[in-house]
Amino acid sequence: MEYNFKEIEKKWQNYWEENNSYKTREDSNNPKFYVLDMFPYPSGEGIHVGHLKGYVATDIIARVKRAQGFNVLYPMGWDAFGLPAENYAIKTGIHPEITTEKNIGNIKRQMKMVGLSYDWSREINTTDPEYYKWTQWIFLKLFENGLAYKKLLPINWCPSCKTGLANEEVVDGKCERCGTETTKKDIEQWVLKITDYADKLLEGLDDIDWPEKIKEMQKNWIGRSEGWEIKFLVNSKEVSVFTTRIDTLFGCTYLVLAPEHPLIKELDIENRNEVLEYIEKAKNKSERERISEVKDKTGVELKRVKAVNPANNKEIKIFVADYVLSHYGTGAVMAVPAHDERDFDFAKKYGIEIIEVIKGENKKEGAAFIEDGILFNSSEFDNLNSEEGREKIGEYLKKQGKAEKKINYKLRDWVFSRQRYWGEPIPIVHCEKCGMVPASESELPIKLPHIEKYQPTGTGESPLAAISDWVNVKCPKCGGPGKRETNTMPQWAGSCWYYLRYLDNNNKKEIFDKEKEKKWMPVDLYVGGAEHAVLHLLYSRFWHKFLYDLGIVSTKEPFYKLRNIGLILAPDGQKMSKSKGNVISPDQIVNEFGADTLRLYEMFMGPFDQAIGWNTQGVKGVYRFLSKFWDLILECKNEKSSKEIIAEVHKLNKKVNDDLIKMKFNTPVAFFMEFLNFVVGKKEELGKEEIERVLILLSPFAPHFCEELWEKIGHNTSILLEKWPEADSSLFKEEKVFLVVQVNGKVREKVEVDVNISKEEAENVAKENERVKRWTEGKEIEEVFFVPNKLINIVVK
RNA sequence: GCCGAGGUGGCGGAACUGGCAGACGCGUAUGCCUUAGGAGCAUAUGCCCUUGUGGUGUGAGGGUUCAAAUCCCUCCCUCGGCACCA
Repeated sequence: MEYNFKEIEKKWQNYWEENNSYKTREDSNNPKFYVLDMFPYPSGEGIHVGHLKGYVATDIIARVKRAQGFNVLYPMGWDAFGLPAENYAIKTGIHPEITTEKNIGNIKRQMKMVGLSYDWSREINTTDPEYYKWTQWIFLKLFENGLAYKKLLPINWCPSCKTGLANEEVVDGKCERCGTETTKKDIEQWVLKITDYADKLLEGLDDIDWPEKIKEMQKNWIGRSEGWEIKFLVNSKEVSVFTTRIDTLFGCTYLVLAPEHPLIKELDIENRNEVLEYIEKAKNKSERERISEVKDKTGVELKRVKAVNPANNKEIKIFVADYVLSHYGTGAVMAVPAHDERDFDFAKKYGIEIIEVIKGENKKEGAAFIEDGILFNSSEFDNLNSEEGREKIGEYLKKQGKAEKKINYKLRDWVFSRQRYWGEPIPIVHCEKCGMVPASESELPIKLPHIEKYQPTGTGESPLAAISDWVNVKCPKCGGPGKRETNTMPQWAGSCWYYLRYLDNNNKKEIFDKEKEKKWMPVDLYVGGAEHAVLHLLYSRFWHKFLYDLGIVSTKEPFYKLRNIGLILAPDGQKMSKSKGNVISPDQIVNEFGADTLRLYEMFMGPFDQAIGWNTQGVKGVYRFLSKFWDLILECKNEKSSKEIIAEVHKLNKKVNDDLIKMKFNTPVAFFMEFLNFVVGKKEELGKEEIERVLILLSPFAPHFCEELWEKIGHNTSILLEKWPEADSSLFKEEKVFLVVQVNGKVREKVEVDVNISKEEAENVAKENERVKRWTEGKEIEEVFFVPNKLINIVVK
């Protein structure tokens, strides 16, 4: 009988659906396991084989865990707010709700087509008012707790998407979504105080099992640095600077202010016009220009004004230069050209004095010495090392009220409002009398109104601002005239907490039931792409920690173990993209080879977390394996297997189990292939018990295939009900082993010997071996090394 | 520049704690089968040569060791991330 995957796959997909085979049980007392995929954006193109790689892996884990007796939560949903649906609506006039629904239908079909075992009764959709009601609810909590505030500030603005962006969404000075160069724009924005959680976000990283790479990226993004804030006197006014190198203070020969520094306006500068001109020029530079000019530093001296170095009361020059960032530290720095590369470049260019105050071993001429070392030219602090110097100089200035210890972060607060339509409305009413009034909980959800014109205005207002009967409302507090907030939340809002709603997705009264949260959290395994390292993965940790502080969730971290999916590249080695026309669709592969082949191939390609190019020839190899295996099973008529086969099956069992624990999926597939080759090579049949064991082991990888064979060998219940097998290692204890015989470290022979043979015995066997003798004859044996059951190395002179 | 991951046949990749490098798959070659083959089956397949009881081989060079893809040092390259953060 031929392996007719089309028929089989349809049959079992229907069976699973009819029998609710993948529904999570809430009444079970078995230990829980929560395995989660990063939920997709329902794009019009559906999912490609790259997305599936992660889903298939989690599906395998979910299936194995179920068979091992865990109560598994394995849900799926839709991260459906965002620009593509809105842009599509602008082009076609079709409402995002409609396209979203259609796209969800298509992707859901694809997911079912490959046999993913999601519990669809827990499906969520971030654009569903019943869902975003709770997104808004969390926003209100943030607002109540002072973590959401509105502020006028220069933000990143994408002229193409016509919306403001968060720092995390600007990559290389370009909009993360569309690649357009971003500009700065002063708009009143909603901002979330993620900076309040900087330390908690850092500390939490120690407790979770995440790839080192992602942890590092988050650490760097948060960018904590300890140092001192020092006050410099500038004509009777004070300027604070932040430094991590207070030990170099005696080498500070000038001060630099960022172009935006407020003090500049207050000073009596001789060359005022020149300075203002420079500031104007700096302001007009785009993000990209600033980045590209890193090497060539520019600035203007503020003439007639001087600062005083608090360490030695020397007068020093002051400059304005755009290499100092206004948004970090105090927007002003003490420049120590001898010990800072940037200051060195600048000082060289403008002929400023360079005073060395630190000496060390790796010092090079014509460059700044930036390492720690021993202080000199630093009066009473001479001969201290840098670390001591920092402490002593810091304390010395602190006593005079001129310095204070300070911690700075690179992390900025999260710009949270977008001037677009297709997002969650921010549940705030602006009232002339009462100011910003939050919606009351009973008003939620504040529904997104249906509109005809989706076009962004570009003025910094959302298209919602034009819907007057939606905008104009009564103030919830005083009943007077109020206006709704018309900005919407960013794409990331809904995904910040979706993993919590799966726990209780139909709850109409609360965000979720507390008991359910306690039962299921944290997520035990979270799988998705690394591109979200400082976006979703940081934002959701922030919200989670906030909810933890409110006592709403019981764990400090949402995702205990995280693993990244390596990209699947196109056959040409490039990233798959619609514009390049190199996208491989799962529909195509399933149609030609079947879902089980596709699943197996995606796992077999290579290490899970590595980027690998697609190769349709390789798919055929996996298909051949399934076909041969199919034939083999159906040909077997014997009740019992030989001892050898039994041993091989248990070995396979052990290897598969060992590697699955390590999240290795490519090697188990190879083991199944090796096993098949072994059996075929032996020209022996498999007994029933061994067939069953192998089918159960293979079933998470190729579920339809195994269900069908399970039935064909005489079962009338699903293979899903079978318990996951553990290997019995006593069954594959070898009596004989091949011992590698080396002479001077080179393999010269392999001899079959009894297991656990002693060194002496092995030595005798080896020495008497004809082939070995040819290499040892007439030579003096110096030493013999013996690794039990593996190797013997005879060292001769 | 800094941080992270990596470099093994023609290709994707295996290799536990240092102990037979190249599992498994693709591709290729030869043969069989076939009206036919982009199907199936069998065999071979790291490289080199004088085809042997041979040499050599895991980015390059050095080191430790009886033994190194694996450990140490120096360097090169690729990918990903960050990037004037004082």
